Parts: sequence; C-alpha cells; structure tokens
Amino acid sequence: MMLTTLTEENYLKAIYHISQSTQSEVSTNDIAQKIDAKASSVTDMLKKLADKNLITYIKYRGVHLTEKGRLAAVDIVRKHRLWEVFLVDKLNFAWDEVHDVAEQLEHIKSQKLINELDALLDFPTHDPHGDPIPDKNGQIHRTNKILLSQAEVGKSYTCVGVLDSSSDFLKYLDKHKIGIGTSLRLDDKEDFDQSMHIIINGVAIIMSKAITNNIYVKAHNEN
Amino acid sequence: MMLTTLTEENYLKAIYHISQSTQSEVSTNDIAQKIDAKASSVTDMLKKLADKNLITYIKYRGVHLTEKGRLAAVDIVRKHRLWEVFLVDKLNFAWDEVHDVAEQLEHIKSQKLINELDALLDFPTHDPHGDPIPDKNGQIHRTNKILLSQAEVGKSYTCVGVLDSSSDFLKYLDKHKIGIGTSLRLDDKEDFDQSMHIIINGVAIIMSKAITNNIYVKAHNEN
DNA sequence: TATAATTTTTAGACTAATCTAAAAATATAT
DNA sequence: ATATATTTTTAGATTAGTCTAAAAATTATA
Repeated sequence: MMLTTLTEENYLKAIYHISQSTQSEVSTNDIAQKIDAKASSVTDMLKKLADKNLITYIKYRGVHLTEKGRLAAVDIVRKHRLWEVFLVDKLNFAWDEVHDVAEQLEHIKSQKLINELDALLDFPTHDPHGDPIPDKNGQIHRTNKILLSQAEVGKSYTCVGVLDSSSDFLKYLDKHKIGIGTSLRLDDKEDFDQSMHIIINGVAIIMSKAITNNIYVKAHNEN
Repeated sequence: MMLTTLTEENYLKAIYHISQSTQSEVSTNDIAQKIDAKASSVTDMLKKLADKNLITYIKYRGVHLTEKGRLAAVDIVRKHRLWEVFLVDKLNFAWDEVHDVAEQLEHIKSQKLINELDALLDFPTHDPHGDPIPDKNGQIHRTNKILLSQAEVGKSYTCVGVLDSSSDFLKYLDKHKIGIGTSLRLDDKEDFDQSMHIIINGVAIIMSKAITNNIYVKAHNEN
C-alpha cells in the first residue's frame, strides 16, 4: 500500500466531495476552486494521482476516483467526522469550531488510533452536522433526508443535518436553538418567496428560503 | 507570532532535547544524528531558525535556543506528552506504542484543543514514561529523581520514570510488572558488575547495570 | 606548532507542490 | 460553420527541504 501525502489526501477528498454532488466527471476548475489552487497546479496533481491509480484521468475530460481512490477518500472523511464527534462530545467544541482542527487531525496516520477513537465515542454513525460517518469498510449508511425547503405544509419533521456548515449559518441555528434532533412543524409557506412558518418548541419563527435550503430534515413516522 | 512549519518544530524539539542533556551549545552533527538528516541540511535549517530568532547561531560554534525558541520547543513537548497521556488513558495504547502517533499529533495547531485535552485528562503532570508535562507557561516541574543504578542498598524506592523509552526496554518492564508508581527495594548490589538484587511485589529479581541505568526512582519518604 | 582528522559550511542539484503566462483544446454563440 | 469565450494543459520559474561532493574551519595529535 503506497503512502499518500497530506496534499494528495486533500485532493482525493475534494474530488470525492465534488463527485458526491455532481455525479458525473469532476472538472479541473471545480477542484481548483475547492482546493483554492490554480488549475495548472491541479493538472499536475491529477497526473500524479492517476499514476498512483487513485483516479482515472483523461486530458480535458475530467477525472473520477478509482475504487482504490474512493476508499482512500472515504477513509479520510471517516477520520474527519470521527474527530469532529470527539471535539464536540469530549472537548466541548461548538459545532462551528470543529472544522479547521478536524482538517488537521484527519491526516494522522494510525489505524489503532482511529479504531480506539471510534470505540471511545461509542461508534457514532453521524458527525455533529448530521453527516454520516463511513464505516471501516468504506460503507456509508445514508438516511433518506430532504431539505426543509422541500417539506410539506402541516407535517412534522426532525432536523437531521445541515448542508451549509459555515460558522455564520451554524451560529444562526444555535441562536434559534436548532440542532440535530430538534423537532419542528411546518405551519405555512409563502408562495411569493418560499419563506416558511416553522414551529420549534412551541415558538413560531419565519425562515427564508436561504435558510430552509440548508437544513436537512426527516419526516416524523418514517424510517 | 510567526508560524512554524512542521520541520522547524522538529528541529526546535531536537535542539531542546539535546541541550537538556549537554547543557552547552548544541552541535550541527548532534542535531543531524537526532533528526536523521545530513549535516548540510541542518546547517541550512539553522540559518532559517536564526533568521526567525528562534535560535542563536554562530558559524562553526553550534546553537542554542532563544527564549522564544525555548517556549516554542517546550510547547511542542507539552503537546507531545499530553497526547501520550490521552493515548494511554483514553485509547488503551500501551506505553511502548504511543511515541510515533504522538509525534504526529504534537504538530496539530489549536490552542483550544490542547487546553481542553488537558482538562479531559484532568491536568496530568507527567506522561506515561514519567516525564514531566510543561505547563501552559512553559514551566517544567521537575522531580528530584535518581537513576536506580545510583540507589543505596537497603533503601526503598518508587519508580518515577524511564530514561530509555525504546519498545524493547518498555516491554522488559511490562514483563516484570514494573511501571510508573511501582515500589521496589534494593536488597544487594554486586561490586563486580553493579548488578542489583531488587525486590518487587515480594519477588526478587536481578537487574544488570544496563537496566538500572535506565530506570528513574525516588526514595521513599522524600518529597 | 605543524599535520592529520573531524566537523561544519558552501555550492550546486533534486523533489514536491505551487505559481504565471502562453498555448491548445473544448464549448458557446452568432 | 466560424468566431469567440472558456477551460485545460504545457512550459518554465519558485520555495521548502533535502542531498552529495568539495571547501573551509576547528580540534586533536604527534
């Protein structure tokens, strides 16, 4: 098993995350934007990753991860999310403070470390933002969640995750006492701007589409 | 405050540890040996560290840490030792397994992380090998320990640390149920080879000078 | 104290990851 | 279908950290 450098790992992770949303081939520019590097730098790295059989790369045609590359990427995601749980559950980090530190911790190389951490945290299935934690074999147990913006008026939901994990957005949620597991009911929806009337803990608040588009929920009485 | 790279941190730590044993100026060759690099590479790095005011460096004369450099080095040592405690106390690592992982973890940059880790571990003062953990201000609380080889026949002692932390040596100690906090009594000492007759948990064992030279003890009824 | 041995530094080169600027390929629009 | 715009790649340079080989300085020895 060939060692991956920290930089390679960051590229794999970026390709993985982009391919999650686009489904199709991942473009050089998209990676460049995600990594915050120039497209020319990305091209160089893509050649390197292709040489290592971590991606398939055809000039001008974009890339996708090989199975080997996907496993490597998922392993980093697993570590990232486990560390996030550790930071929140054991070290009193707020959920908007964990990302930068987890970005560093995810690159620590030790199988025993991550296995024991998993056990210490009691084998969590989701990170503090509601994202699923891949298991040891790279399997991801997905919940059938929808965006709050897609919810039906009159129904009740549980908040199961967030799309945007920016600090500003998470602070908004904290301010309104919304977190993973919070129950809410959609009372009404304005046709004009899609803003929603939501009841949380008996309190009514109005959320703009910008907000509801970034909260994942699961309908009550579903699995 | 200027950021230090991972490599710079490793050099600072090496210089710190060497200067602990030698007291005087640290030589290029000693650093090269510790870092496992060529002397020419070390010279290059010394210039860089001197430019950053982390060491004072006079060509051909060796180096020593400035106060700024000492604080940076001690901060890394603090992190290393706290992580070692974490690995042993929370993640079930044996004391001969912690070093390599702690070498990686010590470079994670987050003040909050290390403060919270310290609290989680209940503010430990010593790492699993008995070495003192520097406090937040870089102060080190030293115990007046002696090597077991210097102990007096007939007296009782407590094991407070080890000099050699190699895996082989630590496994030897594990095998004979010797750890930090273990009580022992020096029953006799051979003039010929300085081997010692030690009583541990009522069991008598004989230790060669090679062993007793690597165990730190504190006499009973001392502070 | 002159010579030999050792240590340290310099000079020049290499690798990984990055950049800018220009060229090539692909996609879009008239 | 041709021109224009965008994306991607190439070419060449840069930086951090490392190396080898040779030169310079220091230390040890006779």
